Amino acid sequence: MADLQPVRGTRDLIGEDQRRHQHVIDTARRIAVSYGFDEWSTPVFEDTRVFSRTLGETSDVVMKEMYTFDDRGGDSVTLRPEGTAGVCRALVTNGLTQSLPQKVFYAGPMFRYERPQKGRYRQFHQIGLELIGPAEPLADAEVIACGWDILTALGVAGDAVLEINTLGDTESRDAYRAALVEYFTAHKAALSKDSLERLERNPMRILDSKDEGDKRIVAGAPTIHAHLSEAASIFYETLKRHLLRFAVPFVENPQIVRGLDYYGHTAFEFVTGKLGSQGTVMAGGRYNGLVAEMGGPQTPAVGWAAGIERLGMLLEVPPAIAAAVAIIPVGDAAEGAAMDVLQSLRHAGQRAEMAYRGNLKRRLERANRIGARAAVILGEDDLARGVAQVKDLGTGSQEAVPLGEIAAYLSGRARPI
RNA sequence: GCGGACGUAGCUCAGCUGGUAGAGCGCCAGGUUGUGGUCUUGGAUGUCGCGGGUUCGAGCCCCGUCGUUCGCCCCA
Repeated sequence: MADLQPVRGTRDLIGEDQRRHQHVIDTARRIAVSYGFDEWSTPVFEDTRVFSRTLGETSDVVMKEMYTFDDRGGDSVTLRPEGTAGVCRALVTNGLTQSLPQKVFYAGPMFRYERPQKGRYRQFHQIGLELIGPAEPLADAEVIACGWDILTALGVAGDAVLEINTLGDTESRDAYRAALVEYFTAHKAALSKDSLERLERNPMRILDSKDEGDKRIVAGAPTIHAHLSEAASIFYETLKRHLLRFAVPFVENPQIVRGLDYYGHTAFEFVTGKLGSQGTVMAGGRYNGLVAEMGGPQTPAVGWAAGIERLGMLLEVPPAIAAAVAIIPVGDAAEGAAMDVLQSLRHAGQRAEMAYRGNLKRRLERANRIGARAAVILGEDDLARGVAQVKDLGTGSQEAVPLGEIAAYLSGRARPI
């Protein structure tokens, strides 16, 4: 066993892992583009204030889970724990608050210092969407529909359920929080120890407690709907109507909550039962207050993020790599011609490989091992006639093909081999 | 930060109440010096995660530690 191991919570993406990862990104990007989203890449580390300004006061735990350090110049920087803050910072610093709406897609690594679990790493990867500018519920519906289409294209939508809720506007939420505190205080004796702490710190979190006793109490808790202002209620009803129109199936889950104050109105999660307790595969909501907290003007926005590792684990069939053509010269004199064929195939867009050494048997074995669909065998007597043997490794049949026609032969037939 | 399970060959794992390591797959070579997949013969490979302890003797028992994993907490 090697002395040097990857740092706890990090891992290498190699072979099938990498292909799953890349397939998730490629699929999401393609569909996001069809919705008009444009890809942004923002730095993986930012001035610590980019995150502390929006997250810092609300929960001190958040600070403990961030990778924060002083750089050589003495500035505090932080590896980004999520994507939205950086996008909002970039929006403001690039003056794009003057050019709304902005429809942003991103993909990349995020960092959180926490205990690794299934599909949950210290360096993990997310894809995400941010639709910044529109205040209309149609924007929420588009963002959700795009997420749904991505899950569908990945083949994981069948396992996932979209759960939606509204957090209302500020007045609605304040009224609701007060009602919750009143209700749970009345049931204080039956609450779990964890939830008693939540009651002090973050009462809405009791709603998604995993404790069985808590769940019974939560079942009788008031929902936000009685406390919604008329505007908030209309917003939510309109969103649901739009989702029906987009044919995105959903269930309402009044227990979905968000910890931070800049969230309001829409909150949603795509949940699967296939990943143990880490069942949320895509989560998002409306955050009308965040851009302002980043120093920009009051700007409505809605978005989601999804863990690439978790989505990759849900892919039923691992993405395949292109089948190769193996070029096999027999004898030193054939090597030059083999190199010509090799490049002609590559330049025609095919995956072509040539082993550097070994006899014919060994090279055919290797061709088999890399999953080659065909082998081009160049012997000296064939070369003298200007041909090579092209062997279909599936059927074993073999045919002499003029050297100049090999690329066309391998790609141009009705049933390419 | 807390709790359970697990660390043995490149991979998946076996290894009895303690007697100084095994299988399958893979890999390498031959049977077959210009024809792969199947078959067959042979071969290489381990600080048994690491450190300490008990013992005549530890892969096995004890303590510690690191890591993995499943949960809890948290979840921006």
